[in-house]
Amino acid sequence: MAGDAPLSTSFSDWQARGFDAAACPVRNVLDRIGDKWTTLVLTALAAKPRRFNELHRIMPDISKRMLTQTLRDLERDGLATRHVFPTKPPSVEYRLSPLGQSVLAPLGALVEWADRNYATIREARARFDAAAELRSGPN
Amino acid sequence: MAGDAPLSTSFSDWQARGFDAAACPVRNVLDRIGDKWTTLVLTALAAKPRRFNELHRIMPDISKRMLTQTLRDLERDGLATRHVFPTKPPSVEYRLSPLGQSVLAPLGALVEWADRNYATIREARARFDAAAELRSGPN
DNA sequence: CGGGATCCTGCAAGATACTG
DNA sequence: CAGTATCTTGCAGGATCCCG
Repeated sequence: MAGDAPLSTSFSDWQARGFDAAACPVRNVLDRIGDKWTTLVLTALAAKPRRFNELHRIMPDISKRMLTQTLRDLERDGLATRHVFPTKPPSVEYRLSPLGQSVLAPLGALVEWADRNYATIREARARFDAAAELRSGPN
Repeated sequence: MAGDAPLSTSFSDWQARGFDAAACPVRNVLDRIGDKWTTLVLTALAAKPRRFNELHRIMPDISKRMLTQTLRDLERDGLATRHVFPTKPPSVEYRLSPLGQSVLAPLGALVEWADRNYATIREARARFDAAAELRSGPN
């Protein structure tokens, strides 16, 4: 598999240069991806631009506060843009920037991996938990 | 760009079937990737198997507690395996399972994206913050 | 060496209420 | 409609000590 070569080599590169986790680009960006909602919002915006409440309706289990914050972060990072239409009442549309669109491919690959291997992972978890229960509380 | 088609279509698929965030495979898996340390540990194990304190030495800013927990989670999900050698004192080696190795490619793609676009993102942030400061506190 | 057990703290994030 | 403001809490995660 060719995919892992870049990862391991880049790791030894970072190591060699003295690794600073706080300034690490990868951490910095992956922290966002790992955000509870970022990936979901990105995905929702992938299809087409959407308005605030439209997003909220699509993802009912995110609070307005968190949706606002997630969108702000995306805007701040230049992944999404915000367009206000001064209608009555006001409507605000969010859309992916070119940069935002460019992350869809790698992100999509990861999502696809997650989808394909979820069953396997669930089985692994079940086995692990069963084994752990035997060890600690075989009542 | 062909990469975003899968993402947006899979999103509408989820939508159509009634979307449950708690059971969402993607969330479930990406939560792990988003963990503070998971990606880093995965990357460290990509090159070769490593022992506990070896990992700790490589990543000094992770506490033993968190390293243990991260490794346990990886083991639980079937991404890594744990091998105990009953020497004196004991030594424990962690290595990626085939499943763990299979995530390196998509994860690597994302890491590469992060690396390539980090400068752009930093600039976007700086611009956004400067603009925000003008709006709120132009003293 | 490779952890487990415990204590403690800050901040992420939900709930609720208000506004232009 | 599209947010902000404030309060409150859970729990991730660091520090510390102990153990086989």
